[in-house]
Amino acid sequence: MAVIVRFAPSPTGFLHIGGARTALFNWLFARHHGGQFLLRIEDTDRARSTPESVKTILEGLTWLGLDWDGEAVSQFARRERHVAVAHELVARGAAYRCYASPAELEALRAEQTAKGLPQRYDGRWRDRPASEAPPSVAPVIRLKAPLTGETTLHDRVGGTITVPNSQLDDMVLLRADGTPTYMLAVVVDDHDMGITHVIRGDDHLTNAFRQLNLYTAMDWTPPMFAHLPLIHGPDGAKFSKRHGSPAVHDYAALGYLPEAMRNYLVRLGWAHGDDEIFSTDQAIAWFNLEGLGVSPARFDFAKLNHLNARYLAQTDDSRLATLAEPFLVKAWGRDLTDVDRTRFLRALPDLKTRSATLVALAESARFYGIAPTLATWEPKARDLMTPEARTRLGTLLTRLEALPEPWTASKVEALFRTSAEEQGLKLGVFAQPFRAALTGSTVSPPIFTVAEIFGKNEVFERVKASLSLPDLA
RNA sequence: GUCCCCUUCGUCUAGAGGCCUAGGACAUUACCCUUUCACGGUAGUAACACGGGUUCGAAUCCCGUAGGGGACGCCA
Repeated sequence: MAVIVRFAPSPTGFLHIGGARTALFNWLFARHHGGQFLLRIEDTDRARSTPESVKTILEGLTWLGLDWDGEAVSQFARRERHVAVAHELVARGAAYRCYASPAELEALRAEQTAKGLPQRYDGRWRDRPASEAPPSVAPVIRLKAPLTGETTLHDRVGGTITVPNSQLDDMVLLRADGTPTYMLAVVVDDHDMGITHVIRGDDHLTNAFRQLNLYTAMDWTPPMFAHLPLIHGPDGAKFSKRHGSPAVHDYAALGYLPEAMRNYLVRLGWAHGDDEIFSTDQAIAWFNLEGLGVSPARFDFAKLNHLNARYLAQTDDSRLATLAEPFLVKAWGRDLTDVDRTRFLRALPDLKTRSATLVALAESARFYGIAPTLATWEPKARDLMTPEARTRLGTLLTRLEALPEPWTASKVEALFRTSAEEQGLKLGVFAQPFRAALTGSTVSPPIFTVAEIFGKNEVFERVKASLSLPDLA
Protein backbone atom coordinates (compact mmCIF):
# COMPACT_ATOMS: atom_id res chain seq x y z
CA MET A 1 0.00 0.00 0.00
CA ALA A 2 1.36 3.39 -0.99
CA VAL A 3 2.10 5.80 1.81
CA ILE A 4 0.06 8.98 1.92
CA VAL A 5 0.73 11.49 4.67
CA ARG A 6 -0.29 15.07 5.20
CA PHE A 7 0.76 18.18 7.01
CA ALA A 8 -2.28 19.98 8.34
CA PRO A 9 -1.51 23.40 9.77
CA SER A 10 -4.16 25.80 10.95
CA PRO A 11 -3.73 29.19 9.31
CA THR A 12 -3.98 31.20 12.47
CA GLY A 13 -0.38 32.41 12.49
CA PHE A 14 3.03 31.63 11.09
CA LEU A 15 4.83 28.32 10.65
CA HIS A 16 6.57 27.76 13.98
CA ILE A 17 9.43 25.44 14.69
CA GLY A 18 7.35 22.55 15.97
CA GLY A 19 5.11 22.65 12.93
CA ALA A 20 8.14 22.82 10.69
CA ARG A 21 9.56 19.68 12.23
CA THR A 22 6.23 17.87 11.94
CA ALA A 23 6.11 18.85 8.28
CA LEU A 24 9.70 17.70 7.81
CA PHE A 25 9.05 14.29 9.35
CA ASN A 26 5.97 13.78 7.22
CA TRP A 27 7.85 14.87 4.15
CA LEU A 28 10.81 12.59 4.88
CA PHE A 29 8.47 9.68 5.53
CA ALA A 30 6.63 10.21 2.25
CA ARG A 31 9.79 10.65 0.21
CA HIS A 32 11.40 7.64 1.84
CA HIS A 33 8.49 5.44 0.83
CA GLY A 34 7.97 7.07 -2.53
CA GLY A 35 4.55 8.10 -1.30
CA GLN A 36 2.67 11.37 -1.26
CA PHE A 37 3.04 14.35 1.03
CA LEU A 38 -0.20 16.31 1.01
CA LEU A 39 -0.94 19.70 2.44
CA ARG A 40 -4.25 20.49 4.04
CA ILE A 41 -5.09 23.85 5.50
CA GLU A 42 -7.26 23.40 8.56
CA ASP A 43 -9.27 26.55 8.21
CA THR A 44 -12.58 25.51 9.71
CA ASP A 45 -12.22 28.22 12.34
CA ARG A 46 -13.41 31.08 10.19
CA ALA A 47 -12.85 33.68 12.84
CA ARG A 48 -9.15 33.02 13.25
CA SER A 49 -8.06 31.76 9.84
CA THR A 50 -6.44 34.28 7.53
CA PRO A 51 -5.13 34.15 3.97
CA GLU A 52 -1.95 35.87 5.14
CA SER A 53 -1.26 32.94 7.45
CA VAL A 54 -1.72 30.48 4.63
CA LYS A 55 0.77 32.44 2.56
CA THR A 56 3.30 32.63 5.41
CA ILE A 57 3.05 28.91 6.11
CA LEU A 58 3.48 28.00 2.45
CA GLU A 59 6.49 30.30 2.22
CA GLY A 60 7.97 28.74 5.32
CA LEU A 61 7.63 25.24 3.87
CA THR A 62 9.10 26.39 0.59
CA TRP A 63 12.06 28.01 2.30
CA LEU A 64 12.68 24.77 4.17
CA GLY A 65 12.62 22.94 0.86
CA LEU A 66 9.56 20.83 1.66
CA ASP A 67 7.56 20.43 -1.51
CA TRP A 68 4.08 19.01 -1.28
CA ASP A 69 2.21 16.90 -3.80
CA GLY A 70 -0.75 18.42 -5.58
CA GLU A 71 -2.57 21.54 -4.50
CA ALA A 72 -2.97 22.52 -0.88
CA VAL A 73 -6.48 21.52 0.19
CA SER A 74 -8.71 23.91 2.08
CA GLN A 75 -10.59 22.06 4.76
CA PHE A 76 -13.30 24.68 4.78
CA ALA A 77 -13.95 24.05 1.10
CA ARG A 78 -14.93 20.50 1.97
CA ARG A 79 -17.54 21.50 4.55
CA GLU A 80 -20.49 20.08 2.57
CA ARG A 81 -18.96 16.66 2.80
CA HIS A 82 -18.32 17.05 6.53
CA VAL A 83 -21.90 18.10 7.11
CA ALA A 84 -23.14 15.13 5.11
CA VAL A 85 -21.12 12.76 7.27
CA ALA A 86 -22.50 14.37 10.42
CA HIS A 87 -26.03 13.86 9.19
CA GLU A 88 -25.28 10.31 8.21
CA LEU A 89 -24.04 9.71 11.73
CA VAL A 90 -27.30 11.07 13.11
CA ALA A 91 -29.24 8.82 10.75
CA ARG A 92 -27.21 5.86 11.94
CA GLY A 93 -28.00 6.73 15.52
CA ALA A 94 -24.33 7.35 16.20
CA ALA A 95 -24.76 11.07 16.75
CA TYR A 96 -27.46 13.30 18.12
CA ARG A 97 -28.60 16.89 18.44
CA CYS A 98 -27.71 18.67 21.64
CA TYR A 99 -29.66 21.76 22.64
CA ALA A 100 -27.50 22.84 25.53
CA SER A 101 -26.53 26.47 25.12
CA PRO A 102 -22.93 27.66 25.46
CA ALA A 103 -23.87 29.46 28.67
CA GLU A 104 -25.39 26.30 30.06
CA LEU A 105 -22.24 24.33 29.27
CA GLU A 106 -20.06 26.98 30.80
CA ALA A 107 -22.09 26.70 33.98
CA LEU A 108 -21.69 22.93 33.86
CA ARG A 109 -17.92 23.24 33.59
CA ALA A 110 -17.79 25.75 36.41
CA GLU A 111 -19.77 23.42 38.60
CA GLN A 112 -17.50 20.48 37.74
CA THR A 113 -14.44 22.51 38.49
CA ALA A 114 -15.87 23.61 41.82
CA LYS A 115 -16.55 20.02 42.78
CA GLY A 116 -13.16 18.88 41.55
CA LEU A 117 -14.74 16.73 38.88
CA PRO A 118 -13.34 16.22 35.41
CA GLN A 119 -14.65 18.77 32.95
CA ARG A 120 -16.80 16.87 30.54
CA TYR A 121 -20.08 17.16 28.71
CA ASP A 122 -22.53 15.10 30.71
CA GLY A 123 -24.59 13.73 27.80
CA ARG A 124 -27.73 15.49 28.89
CA TRP A 125 -29.25 15.43 25.37
CA ARG A 126 -27.92 12.02 24.45
CA ASP A 127 -31.23 10.25 24.88
CA ARG A 128 -33.58 13.16 25.24
CA PRO A 129 -36.22 13.46 22.51
CA ALA A 130 -36.07 16.49 20.21
CA SER A 131 -39.64 17.26 21.22
CA GLU A 132 -38.25 18.64 24.45
CA ALA A 133 -35.92 20.99 22.64
CA PRO A 134 -36.17 24.63 23.60
CA PRO A 135 -37.30 26.59 20.53
CA SER A 136 -34.73 29.35 20.92
CA VAL A 137 -31.63 27.18 20.89
CA ALA A 138 -29.99 26.04 17.66
CA PRO A 139 -28.59 22.56 18.31
CA VAL A 140 -25.10 21.21 17.76
CA ILE A 141 -24.52 17.65 16.66
CA ARG A 142 -22.51 15.47 18.99
CA LEU A 143 -21.00 12.05 18.52
CA LYS A 144 -22.59 9.35 20.63
CA ALA A 145 -19.39 7.97 22.09
CA PRO A 146 -19.30 4.70 23.98
CA LEU A 147 -19.95 5.16 27.68
CA THR A 148 -18.21 2.06 28.93
CA GLY A 149 -15.19 0.03 27.98
CA GLU A 150 -11.98 1.53 26.72
CA THR A 151 -10.35 2.73 23.57
CA THR A 152 -6.91 1.53 22.58
CA LEU A 153 -4.49 3.29 20.26
CA HIS A 154 -1.48 1.55 18.79
CA ASP A 155 0.73 4.55 18.40
CA ARG A 156 3.91 4.17 16.36
CA VAL A 157 5.75 6.34 18.86
CA GLY A 158 4.00 5.89 22.16
CA GLY A 159 3.15 2.22 21.76
CA THR A 160 -0.14 0.78 22.94
CA ILE A 161 -2.12 3.34 24.93
CA THR A 162 -5.49 2.65 26.47
CA VAL A 163 -7.96 5.19 27.79
CA PRO A 164 -11.22 4.44 29.60
CA ASN A 165 -14.16 5.61 27.51
CA SER A 166 -15.56 7.29 30.59
CA GLN A 167 -12.88 9.91 29.99
CA LEU A 168 -14.11 10.70 26.51
CA ASP A 169 -17.23 12.84 26.26
CA ASP A 170 -19.54 13.34 23.31
CA MET A 171 -17.62 15.75 21.14
CA VAL A 172 -19.25 18.35 18.94
CA LEU A 173 -19.26 17.47 15.26
CA LEU A 174 -21.34 20.30 13.88
CA ARG A 175 -21.57 23.70 15.49
CA ALA A 176 -24.87 25.47 16.11
CA ASP A 177 -24.26 27.49 12.95
CA GLY A 178 -23.98 24.26 10.99
CA THR A 179 -20.24 24.42 10.37
CA PRO A 180 -18.12 21.34 11.02
CA THR A 181 -15.58 21.23 13.80
CA TYR A 182 -11.96 20.24 13.40
CA MET A 183 -12.65 16.91 15.10
CA LEU A 184 -15.12 15.92 12.41
CA ALA A 185 -13.28 17.47 9.50
CA VAL A 186 -9.92 15.92 10.32
CA VAL A 187 -11.35 12.41 10.39
CA VAL A 188 -13.43 12.81 7.24
CA ASP A 189 -10.58 14.40 5.33
CA ASP A 190 -7.97 11.92 6.46
CA HIS A 191 -10.30 9.14 5.38
CA ASP A 192 -11.29 10.70 2.08
CA MET A 193 -7.74 11.64 1.19
CA GLY A 194 -6.60 8.10 1.86
CA ILE A 195 -4.14 9.13 4.54
CA THR A 196 -2.24 6.04 5.67
CA HIS A 197 -0.15 7.57 8.46
CA VAL A 198 -0.99 10.51 10.66
CA ILE A 199 2.25 11.95 11.99
CA ARG A 200 1.52 14.93 14.21
CA GLY A 201 2.35 16.60 17.50
CA ASP A 202 1.76 14.92 20.83
CA ASP A 203 -0.76 17.62 21.71
CA HIS A 204 -3.15 15.69 19.47
CA LEU A 205 -2.74 12.43 21.35
CA THR A 206 -5.93 12.64 23.38
CA ASN A 207 -7.80 13.73 20.27
CA ALA A 208 -6.81 10.48 18.65
CA PHE A 209 -8.99 8.50 21.02
CA ARG A 210 -12.06 10.57 20.25
CA GLN A 211 -11.28 10.38 16.57
CA LEU A 212 -10.91 6.62 16.78
CA ASN A 213 -14.50 6.45 18.01
CA LEU A 214 -15.57 8.47 15.02
CA TYR A 215 -13.83 6.07 12.64
CA THR A 216 -15.62 3.22 14.36
CA ALA A 217 -18.98 4.98 14.09
CA MET A 218 -18.47 5.35 10.35
CA ASP A 219 -17.04 1.85 9.91
CA TRP A 220 -13.88 3.34 8.53
CA THR A 221 -10.40 1.92 8.97
CA PRO A 222 -8.31 4.42 10.89
CA PRO A 223 -4.82 5.33 9.66
CA MET A 224 -1.66 4.56 11.61
CA PHE A 225 -0.86 7.21 14.17
CA ALA A 226 2.51 8.52 15.27
CA HIS A 227 2.44 11.27 17.88
CA LEU A 228 5.63 13.26 18.10
CA PRO A 229 6.90 14.51 21.45
CA LEU A 230 6.77 18.29 21.58
CA ILE A 231 9.69 20.65 21.26
CA HIS A 232 10.41 22.78 24.30
CA GLY A 233 12.14 26.12 24.41
CA PRO A 234 15.77 26.46 25.55
CA ASP A 235 14.47 27.01 29.09
CA GLY A 236 12.44 23.81 29.04
CA ALA A 237 9.14 25.66 28.94
CA LYS A 238 6.47 25.17 26.35
CA PHE A 239 7.56 26.22 22.91
CA SER A 240 4.76 26.54 20.40
CA LYS A 241 3.14 29.04 18.14
CA ARG A 242 1.12 30.33 21.03
CA HIS A 243 4.07 30.26 23.39
CA GLY A 244 7.06 32.06 22.02
CA SER A 245 8.33 29.74 19.33
CA PRO A 246 10.03 31.71 16.61
CA ALA A 247 8.65 31.51 13.11
CA VAL A 248 10.56 29.73 10.41
CA HIS A 249 11.07 32.98 8.53
CA ASP A 250 12.79 34.37 11.62
CA TYR A 251 15.49 31.76 11.18
CA ALA A 252 15.89 32.78 7.57
CA ALA A 253 16.35 36.38 8.67
CA LEU A 254 18.82 35.28 11.34
CA GLY A 255 20.99 33.88 8.57
CA TYR A 256 20.43 30.16 8.87
CA LEU A 257 20.59 27.93 5.81
CA PRO A 258 17.55 25.77 5.09
CA GLU A 259 19.71 22.67 4.71
CA ALA A 260 21.28 23.29 8.12
CA MET A 261 17.85 23.85 9.59
CA ARG A 262 16.62 20.58 8.12
CA ASN A 263 19.60 18.71 9.50
CA TYR A 264 19.13 20.26 12.94
CA LEU A 265 15.41 19.65 13.03
CA VAL A 266 15.58 16.05 11.90
CA ARG A 267 17.92 15.26 14.78
CA LEU A 268 15.50 16.80 17.25
CA GLY A 269 13.49 13.74 18.21
CA TRP A 270 14.84 11.38 15.61
CA ALA A 271 18.14 9.55 15.39
CA HIS A 272 19.98 7.19 13.11
CA GLY A 273 22.64 5.82 15.43
CA ASP A 274 25.40 8.33 16.02
CA ASP A 275 24.98 10.14 12.72
CA GLU A 276 24.87 13.89 13.15
CA ILE A 277 25.63 15.66 9.91
CA PHE A 278 24.04 14.21 6.81
CA SER A 279 22.43 15.38 3.63
CA THR A 280 18.72 15.56 3.04
CA ASP A 281 19.03 12.70 0.54
CA GLN A 282 20.67 10.64 3.23
CA ALA A 283 17.90 11.58 5.66
CA ILE A 284 15.31 10.43 3.14
CA ALA A 285 17.11 7.14 2.71
CA TRP A 286 17.35 6.60 6.45
CA PHE A 287 14.12 8.03 7.79
CA ASN A 288 11.77 5.69 9.60
CA LEU A 289 9.27 5.83 12.42
CA GLU A 290 11.40 3.50 14.55
CA GLY A 291 14.02 6.19 14.95
CA LEU A 292 11.61 8.60 16.58
CA GLY A 293 12.23 9.42 20.22
CA VAL A 294 9.57 9.35 22.91
CA SER A 295 10.51 12.27 25.09
CA PRO A 296 10.33 16.01 24.43
CA ALA A 297 13.45 17.84 23.25
CA ARG A 298 14.73 21.31 23.97
CA PHE A 299 15.64 23.65 21.20
CA ASP A 300 19.36 24.43 21.37
CA PHE A 301 20.67 27.40 19.43
CA ALA A 302 24.31 26.49 20.12
CA LYS A 303 23.97 23.25 18.20
CA LEU A 304 22.02 24.89 15.40
CA ASN A 305 24.80 27.48 15.13
CA HIS A 306 27.41 24.79 14.91
CA LEU A 307 25.54 22.96 12.18
CA ASN A 308 24.92 26.14 10.27
CA ALA A 309 28.61 27.02 10.50
CA ARG A 310 29.49 23.65 9.05
CA TYR A 311 27.04 24.03 6.20
CA LEU A 312 28.16 27.59 5.55
CA ALA A 313 31.76 26.46 5.26
CA GLN A 314 30.76 23.79 2.75
CA THR A 315 28.60 25.99 0.60
CA ASP A 316 29.76 26.84 -2.86
CA ASP A 317 31.16 30.39 -2.99
CA SER A 318 29.00 31.77 -5.75
CA ARG A 319 25.80 30.48 -4.18
CA LEU A 320 26.88 31.75 -0.81
CA ALA A 321 27.64 35.16 -2.27
CA THR A 322 24.12 35.34 -3.64
CA LEU A 323 22.60 34.24 -0.35
CA ALA A 324 24.73 36.69 1.59
CA GLU A 325 24.14 39.78 -0.51
CA PRO A 326 20.98 40.96 1.26
CA PHE A 327 22.77 40.53 4.57
CA LEU A 328 25.74 42.52 3.29
CA VAL A 329 23.50 45.33 2.16
CA LYS A 330 21.94 45.42 5.58
CA ALA A 331 25.24 45.23 7.44
CA TRP A 332 26.95 47.83 5.29
CA GLY A 333 23.97 50.11 4.99
CA ARG A 334 24.36 50.52 1.24
CA ASP A 335 24.01 48.71 -2.07
CA LEU A 336 26.98 46.75 -3.34
CA THR A 337 29.26 47.85 -6.15
CA ASP A 338 30.93 45.49 -8.58
CA VAL A 339 34.15 45.98 -6.67
CA ASP A 340 32.38 44.93 -3.47
CA ARG A 341 31.06 41.80 -5.10
CA THR A 342 34.40 40.84 -6.58
CA ARG A 343 36.21 41.37 -3.32
CA PHE A 344 33.58 39.51 -1.33
CA LEU A 345 33.65 36.52 -3.62
CA ARG A 346 37.43 36.31 -3.39
CA ALA A 347 37.29 36.76 0.38
CA LEU A 348 34.62 34.14 0.90
CA PRO A 349 36.87 31.07 1.22
CA ASP A 350 38.55 32.65 4.23
CA LEU A 351 35.39 34.25 5.56
CA LYS A 352 33.02 31.32 5.51
CA THR A 353 34.93 29.19 7.98
CA ARG A 354 34.71 32.01 10.50
CA SER A 355 30.98 32.58 10.80
CA ALA A 356 28.02 30.65 12.06
CA THR A 357 25.31 32.61 10.26
CA LEU A 358 24.89 34.80 7.21
CA VAL A 359 24.40 37.74 9.56
CA ALA A 360 27.77 37.08 11.18
CA LEU A 361 29.33 36.47 7.79
CA ALA A 362 28.18 39.84 6.52
CA GLU A 363 29.43 41.48 9.67
CA SER A 364 32.83 39.84 9.36
CA ALA A 365 33.12 41.17 5.81
CA ARG A 366 32.27 44.74 6.76
CA PHE A 367 35.84 46.02 6.62
CA TYR A 368 36.05 45.05 2.97
CA GLY A 369 33.34 47.49 2.10
CA ILE A 370 33.86 50.15 4.72
CA ALA A 371 37.29 51.55 5.61
CA PRO A 372 37.82 51.98 9.33
CA THR A 373 37.20 55.49 10.57
CA LEU A 374 38.30 57.16 13.74
CA ALA A 375 34.99 56.14 15.26
CA THR A 376 35.13 52.50 14.22
CA TRP A 377 38.69 51.59 15.16
CA GLU A 378 38.65 49.05 17.94
CA PRO A 379 40.51 50.24 21.05
CA LYS A 380 42.70 47.13 21.03
CA ALA A 381 43.62 47.77 17.44
CA ARG A 382 44.54 51.35 18.25
CA ASP A 383 46.72 50.12 21.09
CA LEU A 384 48.71 48.27 18.45
CA MET A 385 49.54 51.51 16.64
CA THR A 386 52.50 52.44 18.81
CA PRO A 387 55.16 54.84 17.52
CA GLU A 388 57.39 51.82 16.85
CA ALA A 389 54.67 50.08 14.93
CA ARG A 390 54.06 53.17 12.84
CA THR A 391 57.73 53.44 12.06
CA ARG A 392 57.82 49.83 10.96
CA LEU A 393 54.71 50.23 8.83
CA GLY A 394 56.25 53.32 7.22
CA THR A 395 59.38 51.39 6.34
CA LEU A 396 57.30 48.50 5.09
CA LEU A 397 55.37 50.83 2.83
CA THR A 398 58.59 51.91 1.15
CA ARG A 399 59.64 48.33 0.55
CA LEU A 400 56.12 47.37 -0.56
CA GLU A 401 56.31 50.19 -3.07
CA ALA A 402 59.34 48.54 -4.64
CA LEU A 403 57.68 45.14 -4.97
CA PRO A 404 57.46 43.98 -8.57
CA GLU A 405 54.05 43.41 -10.08
CA PRO A 406 51.77 41.53 -9.72
CA TRP A 407 50.67 42.31 -6.20
CA THR A 408 50.14 38.96 -4.45
CA ALA A 409 49.64 37.70 -0.93
CA SER A 410 52.71 35.52 -1.06
CA LYS A 411 54.97 38.38 -2.12
CA VAL A 412 53.64 40.68 0.58
CA GLU A 413 53.99 37.93 3.13
CA ALA A 414 57.55 37.14 2.05
CA LEU A 415 58.46 40.77 2.48
CA PHE A 416 56.98 40.87 5.97
CA ARG A 417 58.78 37.69 6.94
CA THR A 418 62.08 39.00 5.67
CA SER A 419 61.64 42.24 7.57
CA ALA A 420 60.84 40.40 10.77
CA GLU A 421 63.79 38.10 10.38
CA GLU A 422 66.18 40.96 9.73
CA GLN A 423 65.24 42.52 13.02
CA GLY A 424 65.00 39.24 14.90
CA LEU A 425 61.35 39.85 15.67
CA LYS A 426 58.27 37.66 15.37
CA LEU A 427 56.09 38.02 12.32
CA GLY A 428 53.19 39.10 14.48
CA VAL A 429 54.98 42.25 15.49
CA PHE A 430 54.66 43.39 11.89
CA ALA A 431 51.50 41.59 10.85
CA GLN A 432 49.27 42.74 13.68
CA PRO A 433 49.68 46.48 13.12
CA PHE A 434 49.24 45.80 9.41
CA ARG A 435 45.98 43.98 10.21
CA ALA A 436 44.87 46.86 12.38
CA ALA A 437 45.69 49.36 9.64
CA LEU A 438 43.72 47.48 6.99
CA THR A 439 40.74 46.43 9.08
CA GLY A 440 40.65 48.62 12.18
CA SER A 441 40.52 45.41 14.14
CA THR A 442 42.79 42.84 15.77
CA VAL A 443 40.79 40.01 14.23
CA SER A 444 40.44 39.22 10.56
CA PRO A 445 41.06 36.56 7.95
CA PRO A 446 44.73 36.00 7.00
CA ILE A 447 45.95 39.53 6.46
CA PHE A 448 48.19 38.98 3.44
CA THR A 449 45.29 37.49 1.55
CA VAL A 450 43.26 40.50 2.62
CA ALA A 451 46.02 42.72 1.24
CA GLU A 452 45.96 40.90 -2.07
CA ILE A 453 42.19 41.22 -2.36
CA PHE A 454 42.36 44.94 -1.58
CA GLY A 455 45.08 45.58 -4.14
CA LYS A 456 48.06 47.84 -3.72
CA ASN A 457 46.22 51.15 -3.86
CA GLU A 458 43.69 50.40 -1.19
CA VAL A 459 46.39 48.93 1.04
CA PHE A 460 48.51 52.06 0.75
CA GLU A 461 45.55 54.31 1.40
CA ARG A 462 44.55 52.48 4.54
CA VAL A 463 48.05 52.11 5.92
CA LYS A 464 48.75 55.80 5.34
CA ALA A 465 45.50 56.72 7.02
CA SER A 466 46.46 54.60 10.01
CA LEU A 467 49.83 56.35 10.35
CA SER A 468 48.12 59.66 10.98
CA LEU A 469 45.61 58.20 13.42
CA PRO A 470 45.61 60.36 16.53
CA ASP A 471 46.93 58.69 19.68
CA LEU A 472 44.46 57.52 22.24
CA ALA A 473 43.99 60.00 25.04
C1' G B 1 -8.94 18.10 39.81
C1' U B 2 -9.34 13.85 35.99
C1' C B 3 -6.96 11.07 32.15
C1' C B 4 -2.62 10.17 29.21
C1' C B 5 2.58 10.52 28.29
C1' C B 6 7.75 11.36 29.50
C1' U B 7 12.59 10.89 32.66
C1' U B 8 20.67 8.43 29.94
C1' C B 9 26.31 13.92 30.50
C1' G B 10 24.27 21.38 30.92
C1' U B 11 21.72 20.25 25.70
C1' C B 12 20.49 16.71 21.42
C1' U B 13 21.01 11.64 21.58
C1' A B 14 23.15 5.98 20.93
C1' G B 15 21.45 2.00 23.77
C1' A B 16 15.84 -3.30 22.05
C1' G B 17 18.99 -8.20 29.38
C1' G B 18 25.34 -9.72 29.06
C1' C B 19 29.10 -6.14 23.32
C1' C B 20 28.38 -0.56 28.86
C1' U B 21 34.68 0.37 33.47
C1' A B 22 27.42 3.71 29.19
C1' G B 23 29.20 5.63 22.96
C1' G B 24 28.64 10.09 19.62
C1' A B 25 27.51 15.39 18.83
C1' C B 26 26.95 20.55 20.74
C1' A B 27 28.62 23.42 24.77
C1' U B 28 32.84 23.68 28.12
C1' U B 29 38.38 23.11 29.77
C1' A B 30 43.55 22.24 28.33
C1' C B 31 47.10 21.49 24.65
C1' C B 32 48.80 21.34 19.37
C1' C B 33 48.62 24.11 14.71
C1' U B 34 49.29 29.52 13.92
C1' U B 35 50.44 36.57 11.48
C1' U B 36 45.07 37.52 14.76
C1' C B 37 40.41 34.99 14.96
C1' A B 38 38.41 30.81 13.26
C1' C B 39 38.85 25.92 10.98
C1' G B 40 41.26 21.39 12.04
C1' G B 41 43.65 17.84 15.51
C1' U B 42 44.48 15.61 20.50
C1' A B 43 43.08 15.03 25.47
C1' G B 44 39.75 16.03 29.68
C1' U B 45 35.31 17.21 32.94
C1' A B 46 30.33 15.46 32.67
C1' A B 47 24.60 11.18 32.72
C1' C B 48 21.34 5.85 33.24
C1' A B 49 15.67 10.80 38.48
C1' C B 50 14.81 7.83 43.20
C1' G B 51 13.14 3.21 45.67
C1' G B 52 11.71 -1.75 45.34
C1' G B 53 11.29 -6.23 42.51
C1' U B 54 12.16 -10.13 38.28
C1' U B 55 16.89 -12.43 36.61
C1' C B 56 22.98 -15.90 37.14
C1' G B 57 23.05 -10.81 35.11
C1' A B 58 19.08 -4.50 34.16
C1' A B 59 20.29 1.93 31.48
C1' U B 60 17.35 -1.90 29.10
C1' C B 61 11.55 -5.87 31.96
C1' C B 62 7.67 -5.02 36.20
C1' C B 63 5.70 -1.99 40.38
C1' G B 64 5.84 2.39 43.22
C1' U B 65 7.58 7.53 44.35
C1' A B 66 9.18 12.21 42.73
C1' G B 67 9.66 15.72 38.91
C1' G B 68 8.24 17.45 33.99
C1' G B 69 4.79 17.71 29.88
C1' G B 70 0.10 17.23 27.25
C1' A B 71 -5.22 17.00 26.95
C1' C B 72 -9.84 18.10 29.23
C1' G B 73 -13.43 24.36 23.80
C1' C B 74 -19.70 25.07 19.46
C1' C B 75 -9.91 26.27 18.81
C1' A B 76 -7.02 23.51 15.76
